[in-house]
Amino acid sequence: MPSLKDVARLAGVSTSTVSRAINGNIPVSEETLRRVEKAVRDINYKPNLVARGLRIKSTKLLGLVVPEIQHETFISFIRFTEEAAEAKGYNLIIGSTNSDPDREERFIENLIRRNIDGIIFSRVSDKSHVLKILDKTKIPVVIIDRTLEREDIPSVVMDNYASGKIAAEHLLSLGHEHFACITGPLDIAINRDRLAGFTETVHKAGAVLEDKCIYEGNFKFESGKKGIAYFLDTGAQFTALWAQNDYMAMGVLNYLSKHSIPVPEAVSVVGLDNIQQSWMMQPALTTIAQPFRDMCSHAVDIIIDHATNKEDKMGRIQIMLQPELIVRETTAEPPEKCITVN
Amino acid sequence: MPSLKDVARLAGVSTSTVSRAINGNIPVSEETLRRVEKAVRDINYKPNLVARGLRIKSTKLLGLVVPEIQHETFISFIRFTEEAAEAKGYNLIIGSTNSDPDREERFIENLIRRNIDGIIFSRVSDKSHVLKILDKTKIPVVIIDRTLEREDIPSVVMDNYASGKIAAEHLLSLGHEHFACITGPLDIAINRDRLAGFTETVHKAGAVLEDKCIYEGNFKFESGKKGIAYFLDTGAQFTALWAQNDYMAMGVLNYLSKHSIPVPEAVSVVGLDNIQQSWMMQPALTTIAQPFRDMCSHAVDIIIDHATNKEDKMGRIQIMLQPELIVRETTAEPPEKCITVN
DNA sequence: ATGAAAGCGCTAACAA
DNA sequence: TTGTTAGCGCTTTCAT
Repeated sequence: MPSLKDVARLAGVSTSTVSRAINGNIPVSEETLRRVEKAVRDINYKPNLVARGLRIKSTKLLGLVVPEIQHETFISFIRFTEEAAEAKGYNLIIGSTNSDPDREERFIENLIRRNIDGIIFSRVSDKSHVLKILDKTKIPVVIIDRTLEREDIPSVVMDNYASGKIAAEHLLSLGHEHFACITGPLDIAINRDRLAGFTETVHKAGAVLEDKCIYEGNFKFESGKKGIAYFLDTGAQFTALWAQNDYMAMGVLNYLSKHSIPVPEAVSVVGLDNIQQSWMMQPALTTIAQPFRDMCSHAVDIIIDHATNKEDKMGRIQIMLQPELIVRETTAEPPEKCITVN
Repeated sequence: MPSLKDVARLAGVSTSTVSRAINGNIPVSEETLRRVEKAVRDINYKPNLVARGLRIKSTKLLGLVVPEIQHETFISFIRFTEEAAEAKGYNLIIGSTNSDPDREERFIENLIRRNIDGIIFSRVSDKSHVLKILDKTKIPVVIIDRTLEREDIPSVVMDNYASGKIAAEHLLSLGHEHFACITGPLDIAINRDRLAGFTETVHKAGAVLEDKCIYEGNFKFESGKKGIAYFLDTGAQFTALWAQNDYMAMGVLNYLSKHSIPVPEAVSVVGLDNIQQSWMMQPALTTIAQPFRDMCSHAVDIIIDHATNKEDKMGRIQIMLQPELIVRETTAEPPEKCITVN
């Protein structure tokens, strides 16, 4: 691998001049610039990022922390963050914590030891060490898909209230009057926001969403099955159901299919996330797409801006993006009467 | 961030002694060792990996090249490679090439400039730059899920022939006699191996797999739909079908469901990969699981061994792991007569 | 505009 | 066993 020195020798200038010519921030004469550029081309020189990283403490490396990898939401985060990072000339180190705070801590420690330029957290848990990290080091941090109480931590989220509103509006517009909802964990603010958007819209329209028609799930497939089973067992009355993510919606559809309850003829089902399965299944799932691509590129921008501007205080950064309804085959006009199992 | 120097000062020894004490390869007296360890603990010192990386040219960083991220196979690679790497104290930089050789080249170039310890390629295309890289630099390389003509490149793959054999044997054991197969791209050796394992096993059993019952797909959902549509349109006769990946199998099931052809009553369907969707759908897909976790951990081991041993020649490394049949609901005894559409 | 020299934080050769 | 010194490849004063 050729080094700066090699270029300097070839161009007949000092290494500092080469450095200046390459980085282009400090003026260099026309003549030398050309000579350096030629030398660079001749030996195909590429600056070593480790050496540069050591010297200027910026490695063009971003860390992405996800709680797990085999989950479409986080896959999207990985994908779009990598995409955005690469477009800005950054590489991405990913770490899956498996929701284990110790693993998370080890990973973050590694990132710090690598002079990482910034860390993106996705949907951190409350047990996370983000705050500590942020306070101890000056590494820029941003959180996607979750808001934290502490307002000095930048975050970018979907407008979760709006997602509930959109789901409700779509179902209302089809004529539904009796609703049910399977939520994510309600200790997390964004899920309460989703539910609030849903219930308030339903109620404002004079429709009904009884308390026993709300089931708190955990975002997993099984939990969707359990939710719908619970509703049917307790004789809950509804014709339209919103599951706060697609995995749970799939669980609902799976259960209904097994019990020969036709969708959307007997019940309409709406999901959230727009995962791959949602359009591969039969019938294809009506759902709400999260603006993941935008969320990730905003997150990357926030980190890079912060790292570039070296602003210690960046004020409150809280970006909120809009979801989008995707109508497919699991929603239709309500049936004459609510479903029942017998 | 505390540095070696700080530790040295606190412990009252030189930086080189601290370095030795920490790395533990060169003997240090009991007394100093304790003093250093105490100092390290006191100021919570962690070696800076960038500096070390510059010095010893080993960064404890691995690169993983995937053609795309939103695909369960590659998600598995990312997941399990990250898992294996983290267990060995390595971090992972991932790069998605989107099957674009230029993007791939840029990514690899970055990795080289980062003194990366090794690169893992997953299912490289023939247009890939792997070979060039391997020849120009001495960076250890390994390929998962694909073999290359050049035998000096280590690879780890599933026994693809066996996967075809297993699929056939399972269906034969249920009593099927008329087979069909939707393959992946046949310019890729592993897919030909899969097909060979399938056809040879079928033929050896005296059962039939006509040429017109073989459809060359591209591993995508849509291609599964096209394949089954082609079979039905051309009046192909079969009661059992193997799709060489689960996405295509899902396409098949989707099409059959739309045309009210019951699975497994009318046709048995087997997939390959054991993706998440395969058990979330209704009926759940009988499929063959690839040993992805083992493949990835072997790949990581190969890289690390190579990097550690500094062996230039490692002989021919070609690891082959066994697939595993997972019986679920899409396979059963054959119907009286072959399916037809009307 | 350019060069000399120092230094980022670490390890390794050489002396002692 | 330990300290001194040099250097990995780069950037950045500080002179000129």
